[in-house]
Amino acid sequence: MTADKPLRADARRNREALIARARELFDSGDFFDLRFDDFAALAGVGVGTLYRHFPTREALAEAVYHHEVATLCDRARHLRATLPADEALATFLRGMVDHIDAHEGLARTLATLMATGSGALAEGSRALEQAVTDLVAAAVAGGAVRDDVGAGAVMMALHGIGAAHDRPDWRAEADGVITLVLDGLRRPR
Amino acid sequence: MTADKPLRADARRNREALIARARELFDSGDFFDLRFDDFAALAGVGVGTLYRHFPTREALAEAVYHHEVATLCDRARHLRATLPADEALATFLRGMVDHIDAHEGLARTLATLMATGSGALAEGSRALEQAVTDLVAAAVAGGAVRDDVGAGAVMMALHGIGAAHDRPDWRAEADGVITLVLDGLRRPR
DNA sequence: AGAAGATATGGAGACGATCTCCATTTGTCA
DNA sequence: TGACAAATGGAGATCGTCTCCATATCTTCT
Repeated sequence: MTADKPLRADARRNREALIARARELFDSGDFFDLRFDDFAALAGVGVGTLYRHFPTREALAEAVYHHEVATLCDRARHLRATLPADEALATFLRGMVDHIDAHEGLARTLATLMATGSGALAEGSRALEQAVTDLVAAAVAGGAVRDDVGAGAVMMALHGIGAAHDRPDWRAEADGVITLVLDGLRRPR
Repeated sequence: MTADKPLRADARRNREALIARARELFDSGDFFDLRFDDFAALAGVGVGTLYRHFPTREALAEAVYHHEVATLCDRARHLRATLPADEALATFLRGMVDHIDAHEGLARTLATLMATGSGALAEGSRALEQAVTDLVAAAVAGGAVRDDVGAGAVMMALHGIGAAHDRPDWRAEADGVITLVLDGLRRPR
């Protein structure tokens, strides 16, 4: 998919500086508050260079998002390998709340990006969704979880949690959503 | 809160024309695709007039959002008066999905607005949230619903549904979320 | 090492959208 | 109807985005 052309040494260096800076802004939630020109200066490159590497804000965001998703997917895989299916799912979802809580800025940035409909995040999101889908599928196979509600619904709920990070009582409400989802998923007997 | 100064006749007329146009764009989802200047022309007023009435895009959005929310709140009140508490809640939430489905553009617009963190919608949102809170409280009082998860969690889930309107399998997933929330809310015995 | 060719750079300036300002028009009230 | 206040509109200032290309930097070949 990514037909990497061999990149010149200085080019790679700049590209990486750009991503590193972007990651910081992503985390601090200032990703959208900074003029794109200034961002280039901040990373120590000219505007032209910035635009060549990342034609749009979204393209830049995508690059940062990638790492993030990879981490989360690893966690999902690890849980799936070490816990019973239903516990793995529960632990992962609870952990997501912790994660979002710990990276408020990042969550805000992502939510904005998604709502903007950029679509550039689609690939990264797909990976994350796949991880959740696997988790749910395993739990369904284990018999602890109903099979008439897909993983997509869980993703939506997660999205709602991430998008509402500015609510005064966020943490409690986020935990509440997870509780509802988890209890709702329990196979009705 | 709104200390309405008596508005001159032509001013009121323009203001209303502006809101009417905005509502159309809101519904068609083009609210963000149109240059603000052009929007003024479209509504048949000068840019200056537009800016005087609504200093920002968000201010304009707020005005439109108000009507929308009022409708939904009425529905909630009506359901609460005519159905048992738990059915009222269920019907309202299911109805929200229908409503969002029927007004895709509006949902997209709102989601974008919220994610952007404009905050201008806070007041309108509060009204909607109050309606949901009342619905949940009544259901809790009726004993059909657990009391350890607040209405805020339901709002988050709703938000997730609205924000993800571009998912290919949206309708089914949205219904899934509502199912999870409703089943999750049922008082565990 | 040094020259030729390929690749990448930076930032001036074109462009396009937002918003301000005030001379003019329109409504209101006595 | 005259006088005053309120509202208007659009020309142009302002500011962020993005393009373009003369210059600088890497790489490769001899």
